[in-house]
Amino acid sequence: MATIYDIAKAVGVTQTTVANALAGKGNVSEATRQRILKCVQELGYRPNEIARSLAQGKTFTLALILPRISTPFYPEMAEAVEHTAMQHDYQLLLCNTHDDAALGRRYLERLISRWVDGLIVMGASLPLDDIAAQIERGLPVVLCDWQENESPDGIPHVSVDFRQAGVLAAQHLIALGHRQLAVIVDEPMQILRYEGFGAIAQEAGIILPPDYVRQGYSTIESGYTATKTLLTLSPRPTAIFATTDWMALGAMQAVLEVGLRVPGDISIVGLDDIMVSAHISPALTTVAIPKEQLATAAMEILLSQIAGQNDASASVVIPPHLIVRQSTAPVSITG
Amino acid sequence: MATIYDIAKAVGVTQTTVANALAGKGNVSEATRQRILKCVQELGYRPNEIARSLAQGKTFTLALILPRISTPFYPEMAEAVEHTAMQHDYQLLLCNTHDDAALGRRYLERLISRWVDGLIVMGASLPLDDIAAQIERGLPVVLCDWQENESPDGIPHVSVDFRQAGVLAAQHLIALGHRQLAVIVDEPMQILRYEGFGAIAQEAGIILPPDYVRQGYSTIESGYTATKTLLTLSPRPTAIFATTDWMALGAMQAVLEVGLRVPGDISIVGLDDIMVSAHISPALTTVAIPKEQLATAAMEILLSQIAGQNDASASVVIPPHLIVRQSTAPVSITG
DNA sequence: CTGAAAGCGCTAACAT
DNA sequence: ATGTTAGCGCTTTCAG
Repeated sequence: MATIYDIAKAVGVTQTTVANALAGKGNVSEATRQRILKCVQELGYRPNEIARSLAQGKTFTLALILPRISTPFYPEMAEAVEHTAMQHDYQLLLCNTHDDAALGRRYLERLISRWVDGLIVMGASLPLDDIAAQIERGLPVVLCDWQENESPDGIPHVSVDFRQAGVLAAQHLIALGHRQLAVIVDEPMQILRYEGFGAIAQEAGIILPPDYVRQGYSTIESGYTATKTLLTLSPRPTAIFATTDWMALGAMQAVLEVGLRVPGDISIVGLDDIMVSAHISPALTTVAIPKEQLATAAMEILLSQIAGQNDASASVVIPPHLIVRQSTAPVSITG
Repeated sequence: MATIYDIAKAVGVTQTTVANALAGKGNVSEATRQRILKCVQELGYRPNEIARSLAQGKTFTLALILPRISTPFYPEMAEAVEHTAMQHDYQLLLCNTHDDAALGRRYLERLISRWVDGLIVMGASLPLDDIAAQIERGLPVVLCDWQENESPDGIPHVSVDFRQAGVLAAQHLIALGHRQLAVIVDEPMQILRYEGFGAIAQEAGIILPPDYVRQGYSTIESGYTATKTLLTLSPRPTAIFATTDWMALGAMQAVLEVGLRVPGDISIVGLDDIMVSAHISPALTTVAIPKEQLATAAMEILLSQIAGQNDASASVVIPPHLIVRQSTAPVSITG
């Protein structure tokens, strides 16, 4: 691999001149610049980013930390983040914590050793304390789509108004006449989604008994299992709000499997708007998270942090919106 | 950030001793080792991987290059690859080419500058020439789940026997009595899947007219669109083989949308076995790709390449297997 | 406009 | 068992 010194020697100048020529700064005569460029071509020279990183203390690498890349929603977010990162000439280190705090911490240590320029932490992939500790040390961090049960005070974050997401889901179902409501929620992480939903239900005079609020684990299987239980309840719920689309798909599977209809017998609302939701039958009504917006907002904040603008906590909250598809309908009269 | 020199000074020894103590090699007395370890704790010292990389010419970073992380199948593969990489203390750089050769090439240049230790290239995310050029330069590369239209002779790769995958799909449908077959395939990349399918059809005396073989683009929308066209054909196909599950989901949407039943009127077979396929209604019959196996095999080959074992082309081909679910059934008598 | 020299934080021979 | 000394390939003052 050719080094800057190699081409300096070949051209008959010093490293400094080559560096200046390539960086486009300093004063280099057009003549020598051309000779240098030509030589760079011929020797196939590529600057060594590692050396550059060491010299500059900057790696142009960002870490994308998320709970589980195989869970839909995250790959869609990852694509959006990667896209904007690329536009800013940053590379992304993929850190999949598998919902394991210990693994997440291990990743974090490595990332620090690697001198990544910043962290994008999604979901609940890392304990807040560990993150705060890194911020303390001066590492730029932005939380993206953060879990709702811990308040990231003082930590820059971009997120969705999850409480409002729950509100939208509830308003929609109640407007359709549903009063036997059920919820599947991955608590405590997604508590706000549930709170928003519950608040509107209460306003409408609807009680959500504990049995009708099931614990989910953000997997499709957990949505399925929770729903199987919900279906044994009497009176049977006429509508189910699952706090992620992925769980909602499991819920739908469970309902259809026992021979009930969606939305004929049971309406289902999800949250996220993952790609597949629009293409299943019946297509899933859901509260959409604007993923591109989240990603670009997160990147902007992170980059300004890196640039040294210490907007202590320049956070952004993006409103979600309801997308009505075929999985919800007015409550049936016979229901 | 504390350096190795800082703790050397603090403890009252030299860098070498500290390095030896931390690396566990060389001879360091237990006493000083303890003092060093203590000091490391206190100062919160973390070795600088960048400096280490520069000194060793090794970055412990691998690049995962894929066409589109948001397309299901890739995140599932990515998780498997990331998992095995982590086990071997490698970090993964996520490179999403968006099916854009120019972008892919740009990524490649950066990766070279970054001195990544190796490349895992999935799907058809990079021109074979560019890859070959890097191998020429000595960069370890392994193709994983490579496209089928170009033969990666001499390049290490792990893949699935895609021809056999097509065979399994055809055999299954034909055994169910289907003779009006249709295919949706992302050619030329996935040509083998189609060839395997076509060969079995031909053996059974079934002709696949050009109209019944539609071009897909690995998106759910393209599966949908292609199917809409297929449904206008006369005679109408009684079975559709989509060469990826993702396209199969689009096909299913199209069939159900016009009021036909799956599998009552039309059977559908996919390929990949992405997670969601087992949970939709009807659950998708598909030819499964063993993703964990692919990932671990790819990593093994890559690591042995990195270790210098130049098994010119130690490639692996893994057999796929059929998973019969609810989207296929015997051809209806009235059909 | 170009050159010399120091330094980023670590590894790795080679000495002592 | 510990110290000395060169690099790795680049950036970055400071001189000429």
